Amino acid sequence: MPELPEVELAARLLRREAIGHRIGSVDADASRVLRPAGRNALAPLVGGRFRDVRRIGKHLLVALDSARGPIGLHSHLGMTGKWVVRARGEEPPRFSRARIALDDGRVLHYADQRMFGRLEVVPRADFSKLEDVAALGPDPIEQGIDARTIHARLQRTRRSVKVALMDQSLIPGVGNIQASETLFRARIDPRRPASSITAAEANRIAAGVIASVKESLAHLEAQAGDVSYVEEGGPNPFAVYAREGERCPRCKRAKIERIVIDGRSTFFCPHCQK
DNA sequence: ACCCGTGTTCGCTG
DNA sequence: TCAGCGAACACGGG
Repeated sequence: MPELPEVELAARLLRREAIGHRIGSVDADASRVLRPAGRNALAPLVGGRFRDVRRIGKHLLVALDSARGPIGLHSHLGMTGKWVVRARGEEPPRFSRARIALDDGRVLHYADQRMFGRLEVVPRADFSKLEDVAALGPDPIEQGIDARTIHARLQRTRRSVKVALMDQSLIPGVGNIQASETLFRARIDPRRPASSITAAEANRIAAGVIASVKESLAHLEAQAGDVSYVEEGGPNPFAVYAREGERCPRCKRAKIERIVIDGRSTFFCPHCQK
């Protein structure tokens, strides 16, 4: 599920359900998501109390206090990761890979079908020293986007603007869906060399990311209020993503096309996006 | 059986 | 030394 909007919802879920609670026990499969590898990877968390949950791009940084001092949990959801809360004794979700039991009996499950995600226990003070966190650009929602920086960075690469946009050191949290959505809003052809993007277009990209991410967030929030929608994804909430062959919602003339860029599906309107 | 998948990382190349 | 590229990772779902 996860690009920035889904990870933001995961962050809110962890804040709402876990902050203030103490960890009674942990349990993990011998899953490749665990760092360091091994089913005891989460053991240092036992006895810790949830203090804070931060999100940077697609990364979750959970801070806990324990008798042995501060400790942290770094979580990345990969392609199919989810945090799920279950009541005591309730059936675990499908693909549950690790479990964190809270002091009131509820269980936080980390479920991940494809296991491209990651769970890593770290010294709490070390979040900023984690290499893959340190490499991230400023979060577009928490810190905002500086269009001039974006423009300067895009100038220096020969990759397509769509691929450049997914670079997490530029605008963390933008993935394959948000990249297509952003470039549709910005009216830019995703195949354009990043170096051809003008300052005015960089402004449209910056605005496009914010608008696209916020709209996706609003959709998810609306969904979360309606329990019946949570499990099964309702109608496609996107402007162009996965809408190949449909009429463009802006010009209402051309049909949305699907092409492959850098091995990933990319959707755009050939009439609106130049 | 075959293709596709909201992500990252590795190894190779020039 | 490094940007760029394709493959790999794992496991379904359609």
